[in-house]
Amino acid sequence: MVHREAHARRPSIHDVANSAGVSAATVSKVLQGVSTVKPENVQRVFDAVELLGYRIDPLASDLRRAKRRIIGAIVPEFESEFFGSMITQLERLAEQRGYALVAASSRESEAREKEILARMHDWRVSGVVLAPVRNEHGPAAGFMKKYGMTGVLIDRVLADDAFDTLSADSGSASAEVARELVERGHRHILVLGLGEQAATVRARLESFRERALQLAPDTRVDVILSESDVEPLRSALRDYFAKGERPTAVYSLFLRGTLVALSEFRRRGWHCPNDISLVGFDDAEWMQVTWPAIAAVVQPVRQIAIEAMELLFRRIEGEGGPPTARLESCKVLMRESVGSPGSGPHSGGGKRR
Amino acid sequence: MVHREAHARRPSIHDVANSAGVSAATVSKVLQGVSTVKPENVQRVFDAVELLGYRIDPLASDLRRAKRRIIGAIVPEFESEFFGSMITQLERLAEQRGYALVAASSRESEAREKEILARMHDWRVSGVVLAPVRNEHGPAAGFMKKYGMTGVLIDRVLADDAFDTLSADSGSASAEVARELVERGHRHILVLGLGEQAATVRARLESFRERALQLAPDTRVDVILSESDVEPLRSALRDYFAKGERPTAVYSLFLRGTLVALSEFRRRGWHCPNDISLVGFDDAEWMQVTWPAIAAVVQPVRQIAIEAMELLFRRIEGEGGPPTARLESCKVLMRESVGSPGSGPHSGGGKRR
DNA sequence: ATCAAGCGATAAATCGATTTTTCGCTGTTG
DNA sequence: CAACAGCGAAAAATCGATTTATCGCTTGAT
Repeated sequence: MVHREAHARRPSIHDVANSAGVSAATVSKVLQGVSTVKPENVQRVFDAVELLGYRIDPLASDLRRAKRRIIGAIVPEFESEFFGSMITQLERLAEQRGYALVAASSRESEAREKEILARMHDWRVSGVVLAPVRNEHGPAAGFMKKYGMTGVLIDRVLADDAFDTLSADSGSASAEVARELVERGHRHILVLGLGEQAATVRARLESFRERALQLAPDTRVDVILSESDVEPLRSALRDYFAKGERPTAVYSLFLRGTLVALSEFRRRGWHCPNDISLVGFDDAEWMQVTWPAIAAVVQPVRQIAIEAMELLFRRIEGEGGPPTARLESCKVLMRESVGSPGSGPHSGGGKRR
Repeated sequence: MVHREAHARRPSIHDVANSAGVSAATVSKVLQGVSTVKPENVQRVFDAVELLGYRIDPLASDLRRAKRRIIGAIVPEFESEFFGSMITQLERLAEQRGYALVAASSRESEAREKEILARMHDWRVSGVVLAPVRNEHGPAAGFMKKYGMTGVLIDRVLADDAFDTLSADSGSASAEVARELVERGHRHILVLGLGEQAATVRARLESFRERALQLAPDTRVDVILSESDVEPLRSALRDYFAKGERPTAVYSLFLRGTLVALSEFRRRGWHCPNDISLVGFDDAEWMQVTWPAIAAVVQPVRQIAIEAMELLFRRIEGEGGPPTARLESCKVLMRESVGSPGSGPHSGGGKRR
């Protein structure tokens, strides 16, 4: 029986108390840094902790405390770079403040989103960072409101009357994209979007259109919106091109739309930027290594995460005041997928093979 | 004071007991489906639960139980599709069995990996799914062994004497890639890998080389390994090409290496598959929409996740026996980035612009 | 010398469940 | 009719911490 002890029951605070010859209350105080303990006892406690390898059980600890040191995070998916690094950041920030982050994926389902929220409420999390599937008016936000949970809404949101919201300033970014395209001579631009995120998509669209028309009133902006799934978008796009529509540039308002656009270009044998230009909202690592590199709007993930946690902890600590609605600005990276119309006559593609 | 009650203290099991006119113990039994309760009381309890909107506090519940219904998952990063969907799957499977999944990112650091594990041990998780940064012999696995934690090791592992391991059968997949390349006439192939994952990388490399030489003994297989970071790999690759080396195909053993290869091809103006062929280990959504589409080895994420959870829960439920080491087979998708050497003479590139 | 205040520490209550023990009652059995 | 199971439910212990209440002792003021 040499190294059996490691597998045995972990020492509790009472074991430490016994070993140190003090009470459990004293141990608790020492470990929390309360100053009314005699230095001698402090030392004895630390020694006992060291000796036994004691570590606080956060579960038991949180049970008694007023606030549980757990933060929940809910995102529509884990598979994308955007939400992946969002979770990474949030985890880092929560940890920094001594909180555990519990992340969950709503898998793009509002029903599931609400269920997860209910489960987090069961866990009595101190706060939630919610990136809603659709927008700030979904059942999940309603649930949070109803039960007085504290939280912050991010990404697919604009403003809310109950929670702080935070997202990329996709409006300004879209206007900048419009400027870049119009200045390069594009006068017929197709915009791809997802309809279910009504408000945010409308904001991007309106900013884009406004700036485009302001710079060149004769610009034609076509729009294809798919309600929630991406496949309808694909077929709509296919039909659009089949009808003979020939925009000189495409601006996709979301990552998966960019992929759909690329794959439709493939089908028709079109190459960027000679046959058509492409800009996508949301950047990805691979976009800079393909040929051509894909122009994209880079979202300020880090800033959103930092600011979201900052706001959340202020509310957790009881700060009042009306909810704020912040936008963090994006960076627009014009890469090779964008050119000037006419440089490659937009005829039938597929000559290159 | 109309809808104030929602924000108030949540009802506890005692509130339910009072409301139903029974004891807390009875409520607990009813909620767990113990059959020794009179039907009448069962009904009263359910009514009270309904009336008060009671839900069990999992924290308090787990504190008393023998096993806490929490599973930990540790992956090197959240940003990639592979680990993103791995977490999605694991979450789904844990949920299915009534467990909560707590996911954490080691951010490619072994030190952090161990810290996270210690924290999970503090939480007394029932089990851990660990995707180690390096391999099965790191400090994290040592920690798990030392403290008798139950867990499963996945992805960058081959076999272990203490834990079940599970990974993609990258050896067979690599052999298949070798076959595909050699059969297309490639006789000079460069392999890119990460050295720190010693055993798994060696396995892939050896299978590849073996099959290549078996099919065509005159095949030349060059190897560039970078220890742990990706930037050294980039410069090593640059030097390699600068020296005048002209392999007709590149096989990257990991996703980021594929990106590095693509970006170096860009720099030199080389196009796949005319100037050089490329196959990457690990598939990604974008690889099928780019032009050319990138050939890749698809890992069986879903199967790995399912099998990992299956094994883990068997161990949690006390099943003994020696640790198993399973490999799940991959699919190799040959896409346009692979061609035959000579179809585009491998001279200085950049003619296309 | 008496009482109040202050200090440091312990005992006890608490968090919200589960699990074990105890208890009262009914129906059998010797 | 006393003793004994068996049943269903309540009471109490438990999990492992934190927090509150209490206590003994010293010090200072009256």
